[in-house]
Amino acid sequence: MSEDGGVPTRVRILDTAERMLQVRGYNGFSYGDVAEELGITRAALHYHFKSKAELGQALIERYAARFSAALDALDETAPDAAAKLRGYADLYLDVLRHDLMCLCGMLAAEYRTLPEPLQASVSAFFDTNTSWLRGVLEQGGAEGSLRLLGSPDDVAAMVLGGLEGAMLITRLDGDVARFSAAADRLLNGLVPA
Amino acid sequence: MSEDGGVPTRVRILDTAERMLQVRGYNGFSYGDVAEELGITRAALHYHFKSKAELGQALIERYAARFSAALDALDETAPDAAAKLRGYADLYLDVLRHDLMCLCGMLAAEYRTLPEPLQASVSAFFDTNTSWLRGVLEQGGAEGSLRLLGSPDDVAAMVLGGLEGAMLITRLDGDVARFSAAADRLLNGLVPA
DNA sequence: GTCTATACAGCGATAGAC
DNA sequence: GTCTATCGCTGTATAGAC
Repeated sequence: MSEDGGVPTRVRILDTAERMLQVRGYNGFSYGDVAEELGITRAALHYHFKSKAELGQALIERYAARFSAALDALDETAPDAAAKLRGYADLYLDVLRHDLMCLCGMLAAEYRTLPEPLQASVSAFFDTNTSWLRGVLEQGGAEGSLRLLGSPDDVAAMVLGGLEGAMLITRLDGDVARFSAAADRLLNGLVPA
Repeated sequence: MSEDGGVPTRVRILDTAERMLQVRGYNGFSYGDVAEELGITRAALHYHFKSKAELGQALIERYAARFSAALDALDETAPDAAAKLRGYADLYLDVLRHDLMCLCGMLAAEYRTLPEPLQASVSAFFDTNTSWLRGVLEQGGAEGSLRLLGSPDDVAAMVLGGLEGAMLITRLDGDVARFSAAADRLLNGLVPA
């Protein structure tokens, strides 16, 4: 009686490793940890991902693709730039509600210890986010739903950094309400009085 | 000819390990790394700090003490709450200029993998910072040098998280000017128009 | 205070049977 | 696709000589 619920082993590995990476970091979990939780051996793991770096690469790519899809959805459904920003902050809130750190935020901390390809993928994730934010901020300035008081680049850096950092600190005591309040305060500074 | 410049080995160990911790994280450096850089053996290291956890504890305590002293200095020299906040952001800027992450911000990412005593010390560091910030924000509200638009607790969380997060992301590409601009934008939102 | 030597567990990874 | 077995290396930590 396999307990995989019809889910391919490759996906079960990704799910388990993803959670471990978001909780403990890249240097804080091992093939042994993942294999044990799945009830398979390390050798079986190496069949699906021949190295830990390759597994890490697949994790970033899946995470980034999901995030991109969420940004696309916001572009289609949010009525204005201010609503897009709220939706963006809610993406972070969802992750935090699962008691997890942003996968790429975690990798950002460990950046200097990562294999080069992973470094490039992490950087690309944040470049994508920054570009999207910059576009939203420019749109908000143009349509009047936002008031920037700074260059779109700088404000985008503030929003992205602010959300990642609030996540990082909130995870120490799990006070999600405080994260939510801090994020609101951050974004309220961008809404016309 | 010892190259210690009169600096006790214990301090040289702390200095080297501190830098490695701020660059690579607690799980990203080893006794072997530190010993090699200092030209001593791992066994000698164990004489000064009998376990890695004890070394980590000493690192947090020294870092927290330094930070506290810097906050005391700000309390004595800054003319008003707004100036204290600028000085606070400059503390982060100084760390970033050395291409380092905040030691406790790094440990916050790895929090779930840390020995319990280290977790407690990291939490205490952020509690101290949050308390100080709350005091400054309340002072600023009272004297009129700041306009909060939110509870001191929530604004303190926003400032602390914003600075830690901006640091985390900035370290990917080393764009210190962007950090500085984002921090300015963050604090400018607290200055009366 | 630092060394050599060693213990022992864990790591990522591979070969080859089934 | 998963297993057993094994490799070589690194990790933290300890004992005892100097």
